[in-house]
Amino acid sequence: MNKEVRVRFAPSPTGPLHIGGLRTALFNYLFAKKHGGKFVLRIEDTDQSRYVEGAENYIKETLAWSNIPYDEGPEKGGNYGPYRQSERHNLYGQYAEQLIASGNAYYAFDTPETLDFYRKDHETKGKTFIYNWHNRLKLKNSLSLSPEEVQQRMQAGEAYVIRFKSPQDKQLLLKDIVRGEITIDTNILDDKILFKSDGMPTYHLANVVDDHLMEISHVIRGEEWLPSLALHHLLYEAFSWEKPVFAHLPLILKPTGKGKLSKRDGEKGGFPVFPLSWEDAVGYREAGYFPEAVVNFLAFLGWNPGTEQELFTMETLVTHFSLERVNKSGARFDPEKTNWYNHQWLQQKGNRELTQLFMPVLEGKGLIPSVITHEFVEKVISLIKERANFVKDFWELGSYFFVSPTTYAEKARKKQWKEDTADIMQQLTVVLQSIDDFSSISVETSIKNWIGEQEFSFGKVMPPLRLSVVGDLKGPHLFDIMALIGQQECLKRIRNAISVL
RNA sequence: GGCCCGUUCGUCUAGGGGUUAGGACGCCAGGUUUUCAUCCUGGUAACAGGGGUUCGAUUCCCCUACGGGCUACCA
Repeated sequence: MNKEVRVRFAPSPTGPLHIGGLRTALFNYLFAKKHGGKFVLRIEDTDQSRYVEGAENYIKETLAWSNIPYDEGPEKGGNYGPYRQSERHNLYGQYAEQLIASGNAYYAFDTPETLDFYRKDHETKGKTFIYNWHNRLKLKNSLSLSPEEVQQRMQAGEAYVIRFKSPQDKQLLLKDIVRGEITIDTNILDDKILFKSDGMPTYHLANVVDDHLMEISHVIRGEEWLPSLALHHLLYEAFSWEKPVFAHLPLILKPTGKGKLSKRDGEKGGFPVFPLSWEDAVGYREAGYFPEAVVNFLAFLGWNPGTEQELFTMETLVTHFSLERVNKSGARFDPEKTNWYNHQWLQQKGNRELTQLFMPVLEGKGLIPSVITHEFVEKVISLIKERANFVKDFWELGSYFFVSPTTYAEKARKKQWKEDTADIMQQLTVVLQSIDDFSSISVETSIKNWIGEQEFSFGKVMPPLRLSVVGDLKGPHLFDIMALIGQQECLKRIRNAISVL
């Protein structure tokens, strides 16, 4: 019988989640939904010194914006709560004690200062200080000290931690879905601290205990956790608990240079690294990316469906996703491609929805919604949408639909506005005035007929006309623009151009 | 430094003992648009290196190089 699939996303509220974190959440979510399982949000806030106000909220808001709902979590509730480790802290002590009782852990009194001294000392000698079987009897702990002295120190209120007693001379065979089998020699393992002197568990203990208690079936997390897999594996064995299946995701690397993607890269390269804005760092949401596009490109960082399809909704991602198709190597982040994804997603959106999103931008430009109708904006968008990557591009691409040009592109003016142009434009206004039906097709036939009659070349008329109406030699089909802004506005713009140019 | 993981076009990647090594982004060119952009078509460009194994390796194995992660009373 197959156990229910239960996965968790377990971030620490130490700051804003970055897109790597979001991707981890996404992969967990996709896996859960693919298998009809549950996706749990657990806040790992055991280090109160690194707690950042607002970070937990940021995480929740990011998940909401990205359309990655969780089935259980803080506030949301569930049968395995509470979902914040700080609210579970009373729970961990007994498990640490249990490990001591079974001989898998011990109390240690070494101060951070002495440990630090050993580490530095080893470093200068070109060696690495490891706290484990080969030296633990020489250090201050319940293995080296007499029971009386341990008792005495504890009663005196001396600070102590609980360390895991890692085994000697054992070869561990660890299994990971994306990496296959990994062998580890336990002799290189540290006796990791499980329980801190402040009464809080470390990540390792809390994580394993909670995953067990919450009946997590699959642990899907970033590759930075691969080195602790051995410890976690040993912990499950020490508790005689069934191990979850592990999958370690490849990291997201800087676009250029060395190392993993960081906040600095965004500042340097001018692209977001956070889903939502955080302090002075602009997020994907605020930069105008659609959550669908962000989810889509994140899914393709380290995973692919094995087909040539690149555009996926959350639903299709769920049906196609599999951990087996996650690749092993780190993915360099390419900001260019995120724009392409957003372009694709923008094309999918309906003009009405885009209009809703664009109206605030227009208001920001001082255009009053009562004057600019939704119907008009929708038509504008239908003309310029295919050339836009973002909603905010609509303004740059089509401001001339809303306001008359005040300046004219200098290069275009020099090239297209000749001696006789003003005269031709003057004659054109007469033609335009006489058009009753100012639709695109009708304007086009009228002007083309007139050009034919006068035996002008198109090049003599069309570029200056576009320059007059648009202010530059760019934009969609000119007659569509003219029909949309209307007869009077066109005349006004041409007359203005004649007087200015 | 030690340990672990990885390495196919510039980037994301498909593939896999015998392929013209496929797609996408970017870039370049042509076409469409009497504009610009979009779009369409085409092009550029890769199996890190060295040893094996094999009739044959980009694919399997080893070494090297390079890249990445970890190496806290942080997660």
